[in-house]
Amino acid sequence: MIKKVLIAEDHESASISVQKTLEQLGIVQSEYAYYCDDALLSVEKALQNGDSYDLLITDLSFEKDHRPQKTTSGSALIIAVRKVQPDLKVLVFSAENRSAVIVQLFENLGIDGYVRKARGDAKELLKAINHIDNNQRYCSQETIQLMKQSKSHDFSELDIAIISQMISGKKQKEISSYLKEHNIFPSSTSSIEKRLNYIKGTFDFSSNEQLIAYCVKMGIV
Amino acid sequence: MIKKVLIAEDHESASISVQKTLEQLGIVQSEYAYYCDDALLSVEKALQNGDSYDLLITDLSFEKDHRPQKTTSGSALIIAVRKVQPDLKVLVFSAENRSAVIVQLFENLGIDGYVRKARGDAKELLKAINHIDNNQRYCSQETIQLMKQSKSHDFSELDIAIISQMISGKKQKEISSYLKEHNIFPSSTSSIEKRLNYIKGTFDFSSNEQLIAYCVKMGIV
DNA sequence: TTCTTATTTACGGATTTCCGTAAATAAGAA
DNA sequence: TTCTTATTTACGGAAATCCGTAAATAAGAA
Repeated sequence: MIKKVLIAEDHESASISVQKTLEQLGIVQSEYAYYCDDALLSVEKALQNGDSYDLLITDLSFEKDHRPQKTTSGSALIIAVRKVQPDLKVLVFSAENRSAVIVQLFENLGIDGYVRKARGDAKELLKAINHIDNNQRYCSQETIQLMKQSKSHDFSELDIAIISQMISGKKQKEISSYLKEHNIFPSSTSSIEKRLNYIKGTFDFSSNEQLIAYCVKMGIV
Repeated sequence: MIKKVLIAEDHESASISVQKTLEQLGIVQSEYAYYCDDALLSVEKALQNGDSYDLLITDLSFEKDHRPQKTTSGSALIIAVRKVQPDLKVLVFSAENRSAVIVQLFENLGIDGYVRKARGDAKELLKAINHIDNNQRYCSQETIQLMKQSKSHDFSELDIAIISQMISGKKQKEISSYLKEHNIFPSSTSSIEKRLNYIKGTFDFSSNEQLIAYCVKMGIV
């Protein structure tokens, strides 16, 4: 039974809405944090006091401001809280709509639910919290749809390295050196070409520019 | 005196927060719309009934869904409502943080206030509405700061066309033909090169890949 | 070990882009 | 008009990428 909830969200307005939703569900013990570090601290404190949270509702992107932070993103926060309280349920509430990012949240971070900030998001929050309360994962139909069309080419560490280097303006020779330095193989310019060609082939892309645009749009890099 | 307010916002959660803020200000006559077309209709109807709105609070981006819409963005909505009720005050509430866009809202659309969805946005909404109630424009210190450092390169129709074509995998020759077909000048491959070099120069980019990544990330294309 | 197979690297020519310069064209002023 | 200036286009060599093939290396099986 979810009784105590922590909201990690930098947008005050979004936080207010989530609080109101919790009120509707009769959840009175809700705390909120505008910074990831504060959220992590709250989780740790509550745990020490034997009064731990049952659910963390968090955004993904937190904006930097004058206050320097150790934890600067929702993903990092989730990883951090999992270390101190592995059984804490996590519901992500974010505007993110890139399937690669959402898939990664479920698969790598093992979140319990995802609600996208969009039309009807408040109603969806209600549903999601109820699902999680019943120990079910929640993911809207729309989001499932989104994740399916995730033309799944697995971008390997190598692929990501190559593409990232291209995005920072490096040419093939420089990328080859970079790969050698970082012990990523294969690393020859020839292999880089091969790899790029292969990826472009699977997507039916004809230029690097096309590939880069896709990767950025999809949040792969 | 602001008594009647219309909220145009597709995110239910954001809309709820704005409504709550209005309640705090003692504004009880508030309506909300999840679609621009609905918002425009409300303004028209209220005007016909001699019970017009005093303030429109609107988001900028509205997501497309199954319901086809004529007006699909906050900017378009503002232009449309200004035609039917020019004296309606407009407060934009959006996550947009590109200075060029915000400047344009004040200069071209003559909005009365801008509040960015960020930390403390609810408190800012209060301030903004009070300012507007006193016939003052509102723009937060942070936003003014943002608009000043408007070092952003203005991407022209030509730039966007070139970059879009590159993203769809075209090479310079093909882009040149495309530009000629669509009567965009200059259109020679030489000019395309020049333009790309110029843009890359202003950003200190060394490859097209870098430029493409930037444009996609920034939502320029 | 040796043989087989798969992966990685090297190489060379075709294509494309890059970059500087020069020619052609357009625009504006006298 | 003519002269001046700015913009656009054309061109050519250098650099980088693309693409196919062949050589070298690594991995696995007998």
